[in-house]
Amino acid sequence: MEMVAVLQQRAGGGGARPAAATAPMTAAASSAKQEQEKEEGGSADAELRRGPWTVDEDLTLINYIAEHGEGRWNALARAAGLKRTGKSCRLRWLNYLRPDVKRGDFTADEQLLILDLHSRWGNRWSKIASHLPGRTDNEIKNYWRTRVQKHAKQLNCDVNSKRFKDAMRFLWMPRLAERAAAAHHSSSASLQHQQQQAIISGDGLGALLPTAAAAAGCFEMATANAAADRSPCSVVTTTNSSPCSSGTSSGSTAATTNDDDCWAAIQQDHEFWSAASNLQHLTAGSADQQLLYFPLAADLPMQADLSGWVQGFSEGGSSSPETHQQLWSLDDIWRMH
DNA sequence: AATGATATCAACCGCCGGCCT
DNA sequence: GAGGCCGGCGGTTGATATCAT
Repeated sequence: MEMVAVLQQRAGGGGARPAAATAPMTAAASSAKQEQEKEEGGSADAELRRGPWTVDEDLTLINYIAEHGEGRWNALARAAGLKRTGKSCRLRWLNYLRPDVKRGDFTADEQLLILDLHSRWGNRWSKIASHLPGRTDNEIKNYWRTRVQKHAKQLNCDVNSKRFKDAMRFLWMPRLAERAAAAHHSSSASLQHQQQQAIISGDGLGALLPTAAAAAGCFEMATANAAADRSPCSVVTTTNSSPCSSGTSSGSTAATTNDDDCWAAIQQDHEFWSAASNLQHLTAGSADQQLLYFPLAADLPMQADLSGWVQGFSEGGSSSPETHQQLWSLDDIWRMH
């Protein structure tokens, strides 16, 4: 496929994202802006273009990098004849034009990973992104700000509050894991076998990470590696191994997960609200009380308590949905103390 | 159909640290 | 060591699409 066609396709040719959201500035708007910049002219900065990239600019950048590779971005921008800052070129390349950049909605696996890593590292978007092959820090940042913070708002609590974090850990993440498992349950048995073997052996986790089971393995490794302060997912180096995350389409197949669906399910669950309230109540007590009433919500390292949940899920391997339900239901949370 | 609210995402901005002179 | 340049990072903004009324 020719590069122009690829760009046009990316610019709105069939992704889940609204066409204009990713499309380069229209010709009219672009020329209008250029006119404005001409009028502003004079300084060197005024010659620099800003705003959405055009297809021509994209092609120029792609072709130049294909021929010369990446380098010093300011020099690259000049050499390529782009009237852009080096920063702008770098951003465009890394966030959009790079061939391995993954488009489309986050899979349940990826969402799980984001939630988990963010709970440990906070807004270290670049660090988090380095563990989600093909995803950019910008994309993850946007996801967090739009989706996650929206849910916090719905719960009428701060995204950094313990209440929200508990709801995330014990309600949202299990739901995501459940859905991811359901998605992968329908994938090929051989792949599942490979994933399980990879997790058991610890080999090839990275290659197989974008799966619920692999995410579970990741959490387990988090526990194991916590003391050494090693990244649980630092072996993630390869891309697009997940059957539900492959390709550049919107990915809205049966294998993908919309976190809003998860959240809607949670909110529809009558138990949820009382659970969320109870979490706040129970975790507000002393450490001993927390352990007594709700051991997992006590002030333990994130990886420790979550790993318990996901580990059970992982050990279930290809267990039935009933098993998952048993693992994640609120009844069982209460039953644990 | 029109309009306002909300969601989404690409792109920009400012800051900071590393590197070079 | 000082100063400038550059790239990386996190926060923020603005344009557009979509939804609700």
